[in-house]
Amino acid sequence: MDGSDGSLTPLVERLASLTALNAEERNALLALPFEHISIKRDAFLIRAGANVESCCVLLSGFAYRTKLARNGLRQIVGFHLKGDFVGLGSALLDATNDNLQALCASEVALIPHGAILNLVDRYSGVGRAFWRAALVDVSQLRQWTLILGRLDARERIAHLLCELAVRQQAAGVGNEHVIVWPLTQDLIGEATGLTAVHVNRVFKRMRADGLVGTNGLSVTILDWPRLQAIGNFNRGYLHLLTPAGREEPGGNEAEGEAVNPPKLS
Amino acid sequence: MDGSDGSLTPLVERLASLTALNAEERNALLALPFEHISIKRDAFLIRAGANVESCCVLLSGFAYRTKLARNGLRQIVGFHLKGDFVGLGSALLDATNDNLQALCASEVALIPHGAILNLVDRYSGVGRAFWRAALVDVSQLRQWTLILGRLDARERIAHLLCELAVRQQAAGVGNEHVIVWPLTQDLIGEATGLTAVHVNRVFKRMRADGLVGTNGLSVTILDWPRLQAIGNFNRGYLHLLTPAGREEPGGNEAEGEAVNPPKLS
DNA sequence: CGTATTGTTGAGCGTAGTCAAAGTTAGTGG
DNA sequence: CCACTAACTTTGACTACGCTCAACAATACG
Repeated sequence: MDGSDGSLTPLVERLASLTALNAEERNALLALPFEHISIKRDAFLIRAGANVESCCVLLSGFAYRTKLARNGLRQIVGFHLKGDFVGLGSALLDATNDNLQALCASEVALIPHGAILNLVDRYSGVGRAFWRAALVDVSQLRQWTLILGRLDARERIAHLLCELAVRQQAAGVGNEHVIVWPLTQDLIGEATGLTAVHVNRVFKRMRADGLVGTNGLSVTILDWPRLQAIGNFNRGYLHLLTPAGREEPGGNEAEGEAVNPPKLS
Repeated sequence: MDGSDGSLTPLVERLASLTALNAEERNALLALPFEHISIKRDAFLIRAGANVESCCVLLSGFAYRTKLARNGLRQIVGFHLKGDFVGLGSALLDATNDNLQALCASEVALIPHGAILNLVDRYSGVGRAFWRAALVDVSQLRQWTLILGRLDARERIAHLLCELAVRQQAAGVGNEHVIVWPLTQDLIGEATGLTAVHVNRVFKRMRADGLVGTNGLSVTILDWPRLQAIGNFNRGYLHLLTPAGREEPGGNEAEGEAVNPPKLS
């Protein structure tokens, strides 16, 4: 599915949506050595504390990253989809401090660190793409810090739905209206810092308000403008490129307007 | 103060604590062109939505990064201290989506993007240091996602104090016991997703428990082991290097032990 | 010395958590 | 094709952590 013929094409397409890559760089990426593996739902790709010696690319499917607190509660710190170079950090950082699990049956390519670092040394464009990918991750995580610290349950869930819809569309899997991620309310709770029970209640109200529709695992966004407004969602923080290769306009920061401007010195 | 003679030495020292840099690379960094400016407390270094054309290095002082929610609440998404290359992302990302403000009177060096990108192209070690810096940011932010999503007020504040103490020591400003950051309870609340009132109550209890001491702006950590345990703190996620240049051991993930292991497939 | 900022405390409230049970759906094997 | 089971969703009753509003005390600063 999704053109996952087993090659690294999804990776190249994803990176190309981050930075312009020339033909030489694309070919070098496609020529990377890798091991192709299939993983089942909930299987671990990376475990915290492990010293892995290769990075993984999601060729198809979905994955999520978690951290555990002492109290046993789990927090999802990120979702990944087709083309994501999910273990890139391990090439430069010794220990991984989070777990990576498949959200559903998925296809993964394992690429040795050595091959990646070698590639970076030879093609500065590739190195820049990886750097940029990390910077985009930073931007996304800062946004989640805001969401978890300052938004209430309804707003957090609205934001999550908006983000997933936009990201899946950008990755070419699905459209802006139906979330194709196979998410349970439990997982949504783990991502938004809420309990599954509360997620359920929020969804109930959202359905009643005509914001979304749910049946089984799929969520349909019925009122984009309102959901976006509730979720404080502005896609700027995702730093997606337009097909033309230019970064989309639209600042961020509470709709471009500095509400409650802190005092200047 | 702190050897801030106006040169970029703090930056080089900080980067050297991220990756090994050879003499040539160090000299090239020190030779970067820059504009030296002094900023007053609360002044903005970067405003969200702005397209800046230079990056800033904190030569002395402290800074913090914020994002605003629609409801007017502000969330601190990061703290910076001496040597931090705070605006690095802007070299590759078009728009900044957060604000950067000085926590107290500070000294800053502004370095044009062009000079930085040029340097990266010429010295792959520098490029790798910047990439690694971004990856460390990612790791820190994932940790904060866990903290904000899953820890309660007391735990969050304990974690913040531990992090600040360790980071200031790593940067050579202060020791592990007295937080030198000029933080108000208001700011601590904005960083931990709490209100200043609640922060105050938590501190009251922490003082009563003999965990910390406060007088005025300074916080003294009286019982490191216990504070660390309460805050779920494990410095692994900061990816600090030992003086020898090796990354510190000690995984993470709720003290190395996978509590509540999710089902395997 | 006076004013602004920061810290402290109290009373009451509300959002989200906990615990528990019943209802649905999907998947599996007889 | 149906029975059975496991996973997920839904609902209710009760609890509690942290917020709000408000006043006052203690510092810091000009």
